[in-house]
Amino acid sequence: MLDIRYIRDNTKLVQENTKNKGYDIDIDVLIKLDAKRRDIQKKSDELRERRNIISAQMKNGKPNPELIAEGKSLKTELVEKENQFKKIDDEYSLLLESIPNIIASDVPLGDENNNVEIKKFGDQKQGAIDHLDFAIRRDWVDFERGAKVAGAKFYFLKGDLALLENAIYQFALNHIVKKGFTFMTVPHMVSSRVMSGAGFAPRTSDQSDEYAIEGEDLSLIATAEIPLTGYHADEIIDEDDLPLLYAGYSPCYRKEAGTYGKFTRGLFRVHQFNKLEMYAFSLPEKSIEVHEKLLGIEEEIWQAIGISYHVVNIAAGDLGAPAAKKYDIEYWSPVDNMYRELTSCSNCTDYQTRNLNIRVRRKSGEVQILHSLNGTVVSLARSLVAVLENFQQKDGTLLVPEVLRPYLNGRELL
RNA sequence: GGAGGAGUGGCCGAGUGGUUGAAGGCGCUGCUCUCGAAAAGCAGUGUCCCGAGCAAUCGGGACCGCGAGUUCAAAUCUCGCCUCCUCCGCCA
Repeated sequence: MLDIRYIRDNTKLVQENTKNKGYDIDIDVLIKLDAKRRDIQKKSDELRERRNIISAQMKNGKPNPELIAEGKSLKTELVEKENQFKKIDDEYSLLLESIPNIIASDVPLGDENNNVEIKKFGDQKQGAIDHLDFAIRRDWVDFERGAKVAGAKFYFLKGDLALLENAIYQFALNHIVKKGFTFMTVPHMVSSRVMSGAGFAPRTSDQSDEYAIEGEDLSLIATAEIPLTGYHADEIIDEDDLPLLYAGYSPCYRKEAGTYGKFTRGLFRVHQFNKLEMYAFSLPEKSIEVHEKLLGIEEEIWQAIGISYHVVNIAAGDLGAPAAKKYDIEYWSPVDNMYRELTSCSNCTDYQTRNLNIRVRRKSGEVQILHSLNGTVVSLARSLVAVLENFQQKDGTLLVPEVLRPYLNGRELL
């Protein structure tokens, strides 16, 4: 969430930003709730002050009937104020939490059509067989039995393709560990507090992309970003310990409801896939720098594997609520003759960290909210699509990218 | 899953209804002493909210796992929940 004080001081800007991000929220409603909430809080505090005075007067002496009577009436008034406060506060919190993060100054406005290409790498290959047809021919993937076992958009990877996935993972993991990231495995379910704190819709609301566990305050994670965001909840971290660089590996579970249509074929959009994710906690003034670093690492991976891509600066209307700025790497698809999303990295500034109360103690002693960032190292199902499309051979074999061979017993062809 | 015990500040730990935001210790910071260090001594050392102030800061409120309740008054009593520890059961 945003800082209410910031919203009070920059109401117009926040209203405009909210609109730019595609949200229909009236900030004035929040401002009015805020004023009302503070007014009630002030009155409650005054009642408590009086209560404390009375209580202090009765500490030594014998009980005083008049003071006890006043205390009783104060109690009634206070209960009433507290009920009023609770009601307003619930409404206020809900609204405050729904306001999206402020976009960075260099984020293009508009929807996904306004994403700006900022870099390009590699030659755009032409002509290739659809990854699913190619893989099915080799008996490398089985969606039919996936559906039998779990339903549509579940799958089994088989044989060499499953081994290739593992090779990409191992290569990426080695790379990220060399970069100084601490590798972690993470809980695959999180509480609703962490889920919504990370900026994901909690529980089973219709819009939610997450699977909730019946009868428990738990949801399956859609990315390791979610548990990693919660990792330091309610902690104050020493300035000297920042940045904290983590890499989490996990399956990602997504309902993907309502996303049928383009690019849903095969492994590109599925209910479950494995992903290695970077996560960083940074000093506020360093997060822009860290963001560039995360992007750089993602580029190194795809350059090393040898996949043509471009980097886009995602437009405001296409950003998630927690992101201030997001870069996507889109690989070149010789099947669709266009760029398709492969990885993504976001600077969430202090949006997630304020939700989960993650702070830094500066050398000066000052305590402030720190910044969080996340980025894909490799999203495995999609990585397989990219490799299948770009490294397929005319004879139906698959050339193994050189950097992956050490993880496949040196094999050059699959 | 069952039985028992416990959850207090950065850490250890006192505290069973009112002068406790919280003793004492450790740690940390500053100062004194010293050529310097150690030791010793002195002082300081939580977070959040509201309000005032340019600011240092000041006034009020909240917080002793979380949430309810009893009471004029709750860290302290009652209930529910969560977590941890021990024992039993089960088990990769």
